[in-house]
Amino acid sequence: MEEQSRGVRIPQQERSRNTRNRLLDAGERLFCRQGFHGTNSKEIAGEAGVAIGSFYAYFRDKKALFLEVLDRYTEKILSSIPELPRREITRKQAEQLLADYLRSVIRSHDLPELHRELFVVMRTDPEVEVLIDRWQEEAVERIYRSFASVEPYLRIRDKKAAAVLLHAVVEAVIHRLTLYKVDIGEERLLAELTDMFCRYLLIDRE
Amino acid sequence: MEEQSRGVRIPQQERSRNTRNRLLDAGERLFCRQGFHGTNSKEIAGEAGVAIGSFYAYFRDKKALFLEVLDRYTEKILSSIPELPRREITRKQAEQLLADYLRSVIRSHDLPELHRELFVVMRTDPEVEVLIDRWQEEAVERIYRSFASVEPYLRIRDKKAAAVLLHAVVEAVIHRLTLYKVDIGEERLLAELTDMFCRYLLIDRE
Amino acid sequence: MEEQSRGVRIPQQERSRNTRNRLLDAGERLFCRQGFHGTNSKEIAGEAGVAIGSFYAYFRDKKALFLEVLDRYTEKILSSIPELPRREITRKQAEQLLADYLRSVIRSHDLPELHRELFVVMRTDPEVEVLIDRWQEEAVERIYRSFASVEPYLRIRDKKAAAVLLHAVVEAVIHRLTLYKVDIGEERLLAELTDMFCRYLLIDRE
Amino acid sequence: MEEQSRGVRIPQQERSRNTRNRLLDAGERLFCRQGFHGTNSKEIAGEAGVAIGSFYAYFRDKKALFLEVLDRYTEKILSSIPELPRREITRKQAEQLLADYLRSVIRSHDLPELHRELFVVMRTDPEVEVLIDRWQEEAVERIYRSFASVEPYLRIRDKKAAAVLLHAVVEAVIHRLTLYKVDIGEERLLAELTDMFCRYLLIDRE
DNA sequence: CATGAATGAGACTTCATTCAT
DNA sequence: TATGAATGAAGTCTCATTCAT
Repeated sequence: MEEQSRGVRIPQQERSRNTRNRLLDAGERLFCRQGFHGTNSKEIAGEAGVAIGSFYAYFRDKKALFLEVLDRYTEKILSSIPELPRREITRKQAEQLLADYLRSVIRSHDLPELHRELFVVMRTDPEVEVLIDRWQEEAVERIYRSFASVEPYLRIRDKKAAAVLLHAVVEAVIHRLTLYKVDIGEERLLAELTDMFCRYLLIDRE
Repeated sequence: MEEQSRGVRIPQQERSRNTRNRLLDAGERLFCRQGFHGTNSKEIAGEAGVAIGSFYAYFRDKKALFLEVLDRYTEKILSSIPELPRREITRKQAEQLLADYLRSVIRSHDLPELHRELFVVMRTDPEVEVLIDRWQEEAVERIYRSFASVEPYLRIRDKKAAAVLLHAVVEAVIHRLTLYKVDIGEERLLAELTDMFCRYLLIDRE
Repeated sequence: MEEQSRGVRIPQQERSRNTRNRLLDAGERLFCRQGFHGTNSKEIAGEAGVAIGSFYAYFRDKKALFLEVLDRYTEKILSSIPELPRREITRKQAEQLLADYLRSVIRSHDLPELHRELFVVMRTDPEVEVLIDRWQEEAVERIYRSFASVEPYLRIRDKKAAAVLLHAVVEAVIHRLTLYKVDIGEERLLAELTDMFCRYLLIDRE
Repeated sequence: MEEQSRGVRIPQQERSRNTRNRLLDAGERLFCRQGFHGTNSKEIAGEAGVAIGSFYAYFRDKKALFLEVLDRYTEKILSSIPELPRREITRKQAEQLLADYLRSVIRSHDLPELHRELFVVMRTDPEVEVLIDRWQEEAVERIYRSFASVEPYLRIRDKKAAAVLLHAVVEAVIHRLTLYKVDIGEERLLAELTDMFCRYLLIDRE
């Protein structure tokens, strides 16, 4: 009964939770299409099919919604990174594992515009920075852990630096594939990427 | 680039050209510090030490100034990419060439915040997109041409895709080194990057 | 005072009457703390421990509640003004009567912030104005009637004007004592006030 | 040349100073008519005949303008309180002096609605409070100093408390005369007030 | 050429009130 | 009766841009 009269609504009914999610979805959609700065709160409310008042009932301001969209997104991306198996494999299999892995990670970034908005455009904002840095660390950590699966064939020494590098490169390729008009097809780029990583990470002979 | 229409002034005198450049410098500085959306035209004028009226005497609008800053920047970056020598070299020298090359390119990106603002934040804008895509092509083209210097030792097949990939990766590493709080030092990351590129691009044995 | 129109609920049950009073109390409390304009209806409902819907079940709008709080308050103030005795008294007693009277009236204004909100802030509103003017007349009338008790010692001619003046002065002193940071203590100010009134109202010698 | 791009405009041209004053006048007028809370910034700009942008060029927000109106007003009121002569006078003259004094002070409050808005309605605001308290002290101090002129005939002991009392009373009478529908004419009330003050302040016999 | 005052569209946000459950 | 989600008018404020001097 006691509601924060000057605060953000804490959903108590099913309807409420729905509206909240519709707003998040609408925000995500519009941030993709028009960017954060090109989208205003009224538009988001409109896209969600609710009145502007409802927007501010659920989110302190546009940035608060943004942060939640960012949070949802990082959650989704992280959960889509496959955990690699630990069982014994051949060198050939290691290569295949790597290829599959890359393909799967890249496929999970289905909203590159969102990626740009969430991870780059708002980087200047301190609150956003915290979230992103936390996510970066987690992502790098996962890559680092993944090395265990191909341990016997690993040629690199500085595994930590390699993890950071790989993460950066994967993101870069994703950007390239999606944000820029690259005349190179996805397959060709992915093939080169896989080749590069194999050569870099794995020893030559079995 | 030089606006002809709507009474935008075409600088004729020395003083005038100075004001124009001061505005460009001011814009660049503020875009770095506060981002494009966080900077208003009055601030730019103020930073340049001129009245707001002068701003609009030299630039049609804020975006026009932005485009020129972008243009200046791409010009500078491109010109900093060294043209590699064509003379005969050993495999060892090829490796060193690559290492030097990477280092030099990365060093030339001295304003990562600017890079982000110029290349990412405004990506949604069609005019900006055209400029960036043109620059991308040029940069990739240069990388492609650079392959000639190490031709004898090249192991890659799809040189076009490789050029795109390399360009993406270099940019990614630059971002990583500068925009994110990476606990890995620059040297370690650069070492890995060089290693990766050598393994990827060059054949093993002499 | 009891609204009949527009489906405003006329409390019939005990529980209902309670909710109504809780809302009035909550409104009074919050008007004191934050002023009328600084308090919103949701806060009032929250402070009363009911949902906003209930607020509008009992009061047509925020002002309706305000008017009732005002009404309750004037009722309380008026009833706290003592009716003076009519029996014969000495000059000395008259003086004492006056002193007691003043003290009692001033003590009854225990919520100066409320006083300000109710009587001053909303003065521009015509409905409020009517209520206040009615109350003013009543208060002045009571003071006028009180003169009867000290009639034999009265030196003033224009008793009507005197009543208005006294009422104004008492209110002013109350404000001073409570709303402003006055370095003079209550006792000193009250002593002077009593002295002033005695000299003004009563003849000198017995 | 260096203008606070994110600040308040500091008038440098004559035109500018004019606009600023027009806004202050407009604010004063509207606060009188409709009260602070009943007036919005657009209205003030409209009344001043300028665009809303100009309003915010000169004043951080509505309250900033309010504070300046308050400041102007207190300045005006204070300067209208006459400094009493120090030369020797008769008891009769002292009485006359007091009467004139009161009349003059009361006449200077030509905008009672403004008085209410400035001094009472916004009392809750800390910044306003500071200004008002400072003014109160100054006003009381002036009254205190004025006692010197009638020193030989003064009967009061606690001159400090008397000054506070007198100030409160004068303000109260002003309010009464102007804000409330009092059926008593100004002259009658003023006559009683003068009588009260004479009896209270001055000794009886010459 | 330079200045800076003025403009006003439009973004952000609050809150009194209604209404479906 | 009670609840609290939803509404949208209206207010606050910013800033890109124009224009008179």
